Amino acid sequence: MRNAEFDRQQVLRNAMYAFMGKGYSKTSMQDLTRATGLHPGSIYCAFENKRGLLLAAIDQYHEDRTCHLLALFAEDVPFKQKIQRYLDEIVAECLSCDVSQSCLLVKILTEVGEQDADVAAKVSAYLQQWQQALETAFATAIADGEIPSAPGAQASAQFLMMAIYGLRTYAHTHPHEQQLRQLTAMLTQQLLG
Amino acid sequence: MRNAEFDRQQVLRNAMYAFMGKGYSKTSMQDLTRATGLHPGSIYCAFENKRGLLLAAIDQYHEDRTCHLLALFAEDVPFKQKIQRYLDEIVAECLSCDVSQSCLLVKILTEVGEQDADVAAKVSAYLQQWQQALETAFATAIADGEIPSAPGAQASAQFLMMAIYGLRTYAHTHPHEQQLRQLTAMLTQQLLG
DNA sequence: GTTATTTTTGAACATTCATTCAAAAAAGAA
DNA sequence: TTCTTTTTTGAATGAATGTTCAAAAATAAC
Repeated sequence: MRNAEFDRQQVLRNAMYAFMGKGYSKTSMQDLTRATGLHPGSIYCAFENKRGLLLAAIDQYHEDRTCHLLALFAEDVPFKQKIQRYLDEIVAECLSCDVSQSCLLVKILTEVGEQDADVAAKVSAYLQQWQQALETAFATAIADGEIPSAPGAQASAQFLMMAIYGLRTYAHTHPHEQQLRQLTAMLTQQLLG
Repeated sequence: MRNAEFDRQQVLRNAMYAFMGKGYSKTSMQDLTRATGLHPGSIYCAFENKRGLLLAAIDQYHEDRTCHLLALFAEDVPFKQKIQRYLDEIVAECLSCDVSQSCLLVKILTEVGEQDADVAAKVSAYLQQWQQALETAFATAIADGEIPSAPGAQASAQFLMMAIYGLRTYAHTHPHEQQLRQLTAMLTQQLLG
């Protein structure tokens, strides 16, 4: 027997940054060997192929972001502040100059979603999971009287997801903090009363 | 002298459908020769290279969609109905099974925007042009008293563009008419009072 | 009708790609 | 240590890619 030398999480995080930067097709195996420090044979030994590395990177991305989201909403601050902070973080990401500008799940979904049903299903399920977490948060906020009952937890979570997708795309053409803040302000006004 | 045999608009529309379906990278020259009916040499003679064909297809797409948008907003119906119809069309596109599900400009912007500054600039300018048209329409609607003055023409146009981006992405994970209609209903309620 | 210019054709090109493979290295099991 | 199994290495492979090119065809101008 022999164990792998590399740190799997580290490798997956490097791979996901590579995929976020160039997308799946344009990220070559050469890019991936450079980003991960692994030779082609090691990648194929550990992840089967390039697509397998993508799938594993998606899993890691989802795990990392889910932890972050749950931690944020577990904090002991008013619900409105949680949403506000969440949107602030997204705006900051959109404005950052590194590759984290875009969400890996959405990037992959729009790029290869139509051609690879398995990838699309996995990514869709993960996004739906986040939407469900937001819906639960909205529901408890409504039950606690922190926000008005209209338009409801489900509708609010749906709309928030849609708006986040839109915000990230909008930032591609208008990477200006002022405009993005104006958009999130309109959004919070609608969802938080 | 000799004129080209093919119908340039027809070729560009076929090319843009090909690009919309698979994106830029995954659309091979073989796909393009099949879609356009042109041999490689003809494509290079007329458009210089694959990227040139993309740029020409983007121009054609923008021209087609701009004509459609202006015609819709030139109709003699209340402003609210124009917005409603516009969103209805987008929802219908999102639900259609052919490749027109996605907007070519947004698809290309998110795929190659970070790597090709010229393409990004062209696409961004075209999207901004559409946003400007919407803003003008909102402004006259406010001036005519058709909608309340808040939140203002510029903010409304920005938010609408963002929401359309988001709606198209959201449709990738939830291609269900009911949910999309719920989202557009929340949107029109906010923007049209 | 002849010439000049351009497009069309489709095979050929060089390059890049994801993938494979056999040998070498490493580590757990005996 | 010795054996066995797995990972690592990095060159090799074949397929697919975007692009080029020279000959052929076609049109416009004269």
